[in-house]
Formats: sequence, structure tokens, C-alpha cells
Amino acid sequence: MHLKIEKIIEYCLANNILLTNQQSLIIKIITEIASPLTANEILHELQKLNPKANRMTIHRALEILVKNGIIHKVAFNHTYKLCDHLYCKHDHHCQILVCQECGNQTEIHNLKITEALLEIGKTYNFNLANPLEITGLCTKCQMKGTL
Amino acid sequence: MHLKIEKIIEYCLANNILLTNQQSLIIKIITEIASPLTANEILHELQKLNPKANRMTIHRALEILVKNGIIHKVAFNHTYKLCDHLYCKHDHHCQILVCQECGNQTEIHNLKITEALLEIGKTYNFNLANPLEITGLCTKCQMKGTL
DNA sequence: TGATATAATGTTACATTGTAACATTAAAGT
DNA sequence: ACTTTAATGTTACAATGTAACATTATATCA
Repeated sequence: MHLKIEKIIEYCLANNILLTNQQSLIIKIITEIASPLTANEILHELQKLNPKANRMTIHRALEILVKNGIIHKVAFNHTYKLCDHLYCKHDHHCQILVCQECGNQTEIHNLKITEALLEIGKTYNFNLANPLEITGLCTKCQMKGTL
Repeated sequence: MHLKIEKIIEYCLANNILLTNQQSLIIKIITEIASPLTANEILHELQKLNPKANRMTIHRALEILVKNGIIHKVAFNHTYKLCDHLYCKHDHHCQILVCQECGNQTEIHNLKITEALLEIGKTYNFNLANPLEITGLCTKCQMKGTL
């Protein structure tokens, strides 16, 4: 068994998050493929294991996993990705650099941004969600552009 | 004529951005309605003026307007909104607080975040896009949640 | 255990956002 | 006016997501 998956299961047990079989399979898929996946891509993988699985299956499970901070949903390109910490506590802030060209994602934890965000949260009485999506061009895609 | 629209047209003339009739109408719609609109909502408005207009018309025009920094595209809820500055120079950084409940958007300009982002851009060699979407719950929707 | 309540999953149908490929029309240049 | 180019219209489709209801597991309790 994959080490990451064990840790997630451990975390879920400790925090009273009951994973159904279906949800466990989705975690397994997201963990093993590693790169960000769209709902459809996850579905196709899941269907290899459970041919009856369909879009609803995925979205319901993903909703729960996102809500529990186990995976991140990235709005920019409709992808889902395992949180690098294997779980995301509510007091834990992270940022994701999303390349608008290739879709590559890099999870970072920048104190300055976190502080600035908390300040903004106070100033505007805005209850921040996690994570912060930072879109732009990754190094590789900048190179491609200049060729 | 709306004052904002005049300023945008002025800006486009000064910067060699040729607006077609269709694009002008879309700017007019976005400016006058003010609240963030989805592509479909803009389409329905446009069709009142040009019954032949369809989805392609909208998306092609929106693409150009976004590219020229006249409007912002917000990925979180697929909406388009006039840049508060009526145009967005490339060296101009802004952030949008997007409420994940009601969709309300507040454009801000926070120096700390801008600085931190520029730093991250350098560190990771990541070419930042504008604007930054900050999702969360606005004041009103926080109240609703606690009722 | 077996009946019943509850939660999870499956099914069907649909709404929304967006794009691809090609046809038509308008605008610009000669 | 003829040609070229750009803009727009048309059709068809792909992807993401949700709503409403049916079915199947799972848990609870008499």
C-alpha cells in the first residue's frame, strides 16, 4: 500500500472522517497519479475499478474530500489534487501556483502572503477559504513562449 | 452616455485597441449592470440589442477584452467584470475578493500581497497573471451562516 | 434475526460554460 | 469594383456540474 494513503487513512480515523469504499478508491487514484486530475479523468480511472461509477459518484465523493481538506479543488482548470500535507487543517494556509498554459501546479507556503491575507480578512471582514490560487506562467511555458 | 464607457473608449483609442461594435455593446452591458456577469447573462443582454448574437460572439469578444485588461475573468464562478480602473495596465496588480456563497466581488489593491507575489514570482520564476482571486465568505454570508 | 430507518450509490435527464469547424457577411486595401 | 482579410454567424459538440428520483448498502433497534 502506498505510504501517503496510509497516512490519510490514519488522519481520517483520528478525526472521525468515515471514508466509504468509493472515497478510498478516489483517494487512491489521486494519490497514485499525483498530477492534478479533472473530475472526468478521475471518473475514467474509477470506472476501471467500478464500472458502475458515474459522474455523481465522483462529485459527491470529491465534495466530501474537499470539505475535509484532504484534496484541493482548483477552480482555474477544474482539477483536483491531493493536499501536499495529506490533510489541510483549517488553520493551515497554502497557495498553489497554477500554470495557465500547462496546468502544472506547485503548492507553496509563503508566510508573507498568509500574513497579508489574514490582514485583509480582518480589514474586509472576509472569511478566507483555503487554498489561494495564483495563476500565471510556469518556467517551462515562459520558455516556450519566447522560442 | 455613461462616463465610464467614455473613459474606456478613450483608453482604447489611445492604446490602439480597435473596438468593434459588438465589443462596445458588451462593454456597455458590463459597465451598466456593474455586478459580475456570466457569459450567458451577457449573452442574454446582448441579444436584446442584437438578436443574432450567440455564444461565440460573446466568447470571442470577451477574450479580446480580457486580453486587453479591460475586463477581468473570475474563474471561481465564471464571471466577467469591468476592471475598476477601467483598464488594467500590465504593471498594475489587483486582487479580487470573491464570495463563494453569493458571488459578490470586491476589487482591492493591497501592497503587501503585491510585494509578496512579486517575490514569489522571482523565487519560482513564475510569471504572474492578473488579477489574484481570493475566495471566501463575505460579511453578509458569514452572518447568514450563523443565524 | 429480521424489520425499519438512514446513508450511500446509481440512473436519468438536464443546465451551463466553452470550443471546433466551417459558412457568411462586413471592412479595408488596391 | 475586385480581392483580401477580419469579424461574425451557424452548427455541432465536449466538459463540468446539478437536480430529482430509484435502488442498494449499512446501521439501528425491537
